[in-house]
Amino acid sequence: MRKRATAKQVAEAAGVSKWTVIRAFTPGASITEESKRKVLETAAALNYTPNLLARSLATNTTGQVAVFVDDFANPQKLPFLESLTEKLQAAGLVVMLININNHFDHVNALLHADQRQVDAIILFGTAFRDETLTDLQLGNGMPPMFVLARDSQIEGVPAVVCDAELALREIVDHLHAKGYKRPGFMSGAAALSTALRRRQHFAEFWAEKGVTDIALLFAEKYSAPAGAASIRRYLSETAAQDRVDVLMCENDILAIGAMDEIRGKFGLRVPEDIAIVGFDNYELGGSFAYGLTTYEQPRNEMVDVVLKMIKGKIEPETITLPGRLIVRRSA
Amino acid sequence: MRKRATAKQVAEAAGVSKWTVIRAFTPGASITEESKRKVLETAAALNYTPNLLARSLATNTTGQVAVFVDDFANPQKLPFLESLTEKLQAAGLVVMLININNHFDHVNALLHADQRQVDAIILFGTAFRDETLTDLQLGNGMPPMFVLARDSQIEGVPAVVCDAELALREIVDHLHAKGYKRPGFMSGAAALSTALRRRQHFAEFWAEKGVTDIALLFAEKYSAPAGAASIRRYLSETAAQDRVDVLMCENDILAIGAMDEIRGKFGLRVPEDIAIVGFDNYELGGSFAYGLTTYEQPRNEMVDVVLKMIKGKIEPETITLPGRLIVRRSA
DNA sequence: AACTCTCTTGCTACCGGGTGCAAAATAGTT
DNA sequence: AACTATTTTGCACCCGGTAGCAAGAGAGTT
Repeated sequence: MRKRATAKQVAEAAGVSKWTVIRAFTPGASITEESKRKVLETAAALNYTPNLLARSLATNTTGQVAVFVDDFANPQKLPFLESLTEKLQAAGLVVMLININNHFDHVNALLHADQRQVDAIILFGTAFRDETLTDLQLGNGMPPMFVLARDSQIEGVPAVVCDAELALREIVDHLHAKGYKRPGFMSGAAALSTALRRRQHFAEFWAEKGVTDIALLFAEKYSAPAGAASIRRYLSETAAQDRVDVLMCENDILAIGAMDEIRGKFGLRVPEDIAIVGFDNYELGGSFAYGLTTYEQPRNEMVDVVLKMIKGKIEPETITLPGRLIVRRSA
Repeated sequence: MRKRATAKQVAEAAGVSKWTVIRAFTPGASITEESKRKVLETAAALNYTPNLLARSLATNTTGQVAVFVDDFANPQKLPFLESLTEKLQAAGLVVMLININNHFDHVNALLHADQRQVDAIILFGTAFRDETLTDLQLGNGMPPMFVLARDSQIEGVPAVVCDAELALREIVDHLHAKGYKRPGFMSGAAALSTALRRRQHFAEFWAEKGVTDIALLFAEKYSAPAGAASIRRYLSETAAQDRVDVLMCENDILAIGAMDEIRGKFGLRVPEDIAIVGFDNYELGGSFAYGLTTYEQPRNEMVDVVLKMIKGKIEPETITLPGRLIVRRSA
């Protein structure tokens, strides 16, 4: 194994005690300019730098935040991860990225993060089952947890989410104003509360406009092929005059898959034959090829809020933040 | 701060010494079935689980691997991160994701990772400057480093990359066989060695076919708008009869940006007017809207190799692995 | 010069485990 | 029963820091 210089070695070389060395590296500690300079010089010569592991053990805070992700297929994760790493790092925290896809047992992942003494756990997944958490006797020594970008029904586990009610209201208002009359909704994994909520609000606001008949489509997972398969099923089973004139997809990936299928395989036009709306404002949806109307989650603001909760600057409680409707050609 | 049970507490409760408790949690340690059972029972009752931080401090290995990423705009990163987290976790390692975009000083990030005693550092970025590393007196206590998915010229820092020579040979062979005669190449950030290499091989293999005149386009960064801007400049400056008939873009993002611009703004056809080739096989490039011919890096194999090097199962040395040409409609 | 008061410095104890050795307990042998 | 070999267990010390207190060193006052 590698060997680094320790405070003790620097102390001997500089002719002081190891505590003086440590004080030289502790901002605001009581130490003379003279000895501080001396210590820092010998430290630089010996290539010494404090061992954060030892510090963590002594202070009982690691500065590490575990971020759980289970769905790497959604490109939306990447800008979120960028924002998370950037903001957490700026606050002196570091991200431990934990993959909890099916190969990995969720409970074990949680216990593992706990064993590593992380300061907080961010559940940034869409398919994390609530029961997994309730099984774990939360509060009993587990680090504080936060759910990012999805709902949480769990007592003591606050969520930071985009305001689904506002989002769907804006979307439905827009579609209604555009004159669409036969809406449909494509879900990705209906069991999830976040997914359900979007669909419910969609139905609710259309009902306010007097439209109660909403076609429901289901994709097996959040992927373009799944979206394509779902719309393929729908189009082949539904006569042209009975089809929706606008389809809202639960996220952009589904929307893109659906759009490809509609135009490529069925030769229909978007938005003339079927208009499409997505969710998430995934970067490529804005390209010329798609021009997807979508809704953008307030990523940076959401991460800011989670960070403040972790840092204890605001009370941990579920918070919804307003996003932004992005109108393009597809609807 | 939270309180967890410690080995000492479990020892008292079970009526043994703390070392016996530790042995119960150490596979292969010398301990009777009887006392092991007794310890594990009381441990379960007290909700005890070993503190990995303390263990790391004592054993001088953390099981943490820092992964440096600087460009979150490239969706290609996500499947790589998935593969990395999955395979490293399966090997008992955990990923510390470190964002080294411009807000963050690279040297500091390295020192920080070092201070956290990570077992290895994976540079999974495209714009990491070699000088940053050479400045750091490598080997002098720094954790072993590996460069993933780009070249490394640094002594002692091996790279695991997709075989660029083979890739470009396959691509050029394919394009030549298809009858293209006036090739062009769009670079993203020409200063990088990986980027240069792709361009050089592209030129080299065309030269073997007797084509020495390669149009060179430059995009300011690896993004769709940058690719679009680059091709826009080229098309508006170049008369129709002088234009390339096939354009190879350094990665799929540039290719998609270029394709959008060619079709959307200039009304030209792909591949009839200009054929397009990308690199990386970014998922959406395969959609109906793009049908991008591209080249796929052997992600899983690359990660496997890095993992083996980290684990010391194979000698750390630069390794190139063959990828796979993916032919679609765009070329 | 004696005496405070304040700033530095060193020390003990501790964070929660791991290592290697010696003592204790058990098993095996004659 | 005495003795040896082997397994278990306990112990001192270590990993590299931090916390808080007490002793030491200066500076200021009378």
